[in-house]
Amino acid sequence: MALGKDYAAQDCSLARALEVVGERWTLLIIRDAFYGVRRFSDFLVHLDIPRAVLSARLQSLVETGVLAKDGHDYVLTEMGKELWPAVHTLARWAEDHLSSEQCRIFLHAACGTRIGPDGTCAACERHVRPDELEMHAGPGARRRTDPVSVILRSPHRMLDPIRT
Amino acid sequence: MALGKDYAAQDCSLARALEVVGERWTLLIIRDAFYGVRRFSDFLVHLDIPRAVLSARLQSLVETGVLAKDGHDYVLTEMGKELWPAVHTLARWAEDHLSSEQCRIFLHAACGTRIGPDGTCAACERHVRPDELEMHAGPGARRRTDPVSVILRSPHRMLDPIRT
DNA sequence: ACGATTCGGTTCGATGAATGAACTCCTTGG
DNA sequence: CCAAGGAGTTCATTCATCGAACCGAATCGT
Repeated sequence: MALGKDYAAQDCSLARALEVVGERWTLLIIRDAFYGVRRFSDFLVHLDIPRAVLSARLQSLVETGVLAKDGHDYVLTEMGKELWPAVHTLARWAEDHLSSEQCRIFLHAACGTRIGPDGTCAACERHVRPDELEMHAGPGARRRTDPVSVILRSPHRMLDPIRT
Repeated sequence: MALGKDYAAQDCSLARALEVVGERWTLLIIRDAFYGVRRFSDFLVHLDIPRAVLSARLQSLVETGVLAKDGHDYVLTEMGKELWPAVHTLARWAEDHLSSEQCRIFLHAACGTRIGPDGTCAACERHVRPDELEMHAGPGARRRTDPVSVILRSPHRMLDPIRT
């Protein structure tokens, strides 16, 4: 994966994780899958990624069981969905330390509270699953004009498939 | 970083995070820094990484403020230390889903309880900082023979500098 | 029924990064 | 003064990525 050949020599589960999700583009593909992107051409236009690379990454994610292929749709498996805490934690770190404006805000749909860095809803005092979250565009959302970005700027339940 | 040129076109804090820590080897370097590795040659022997790549990664991590250079030591900054939840969450995901045996176990030093996937100590019912954790070798620890691996197999307080 | 378009890829040449070996510079030790 | 180790840099080879072009199947319009 991401490590030259593979991180075979490493006694570490982190290395194994990186073999699966550590290559260039892979985590962004997974993020998009959480956002509801499912089709090849939607990933393509939203990520602005070379077709050959997208094809290779989707195949390897299906092979490792992070995504499943359902017709022409690529959907997160249970295992894939459990990457949400990792994805969210990393995104939150960047938001808090890289002085980037928020581009997307995640609210617990049931109560409207923004989830914390650790993925808990302060109001409900519990972890919320990604499908309990609603995405809203934040102030830092740039004006990307591709159809997927436009759709994602309106409030949207996470994991709900988008249709262009 | 990890994204060809950069993920400039992405309205996303995750993309920004990946520009800083998304390249090959980078997260493993950071993991080692949490383990107490500080010197160039120790990273080199423990990660089995090309010297040129290690040099480039360390420099860029210093530039972005994840590491600070203190003499010949590379140490995590506050910002770098706050990557611990992200690193741990990802490692836990792999442990839980990639059927890898545990190689390292993290215990809350104060009470001896293993921390959960979300980084909380079940006994103390709170988040624990990395410097409150003690590393122990797990059953999956392979018999790597480099001096750094040997030192890391004995119980060790996280972030405590190792000396070969 | 038929051509045009869209979708979901694959192929391929050019470019850029990763690899590993060799080399340099600096400091420490005897 | 010489030897050795640490911390890099340089460089030629190999490998991955990029982006444009191509291909085949399904759908649409007439």
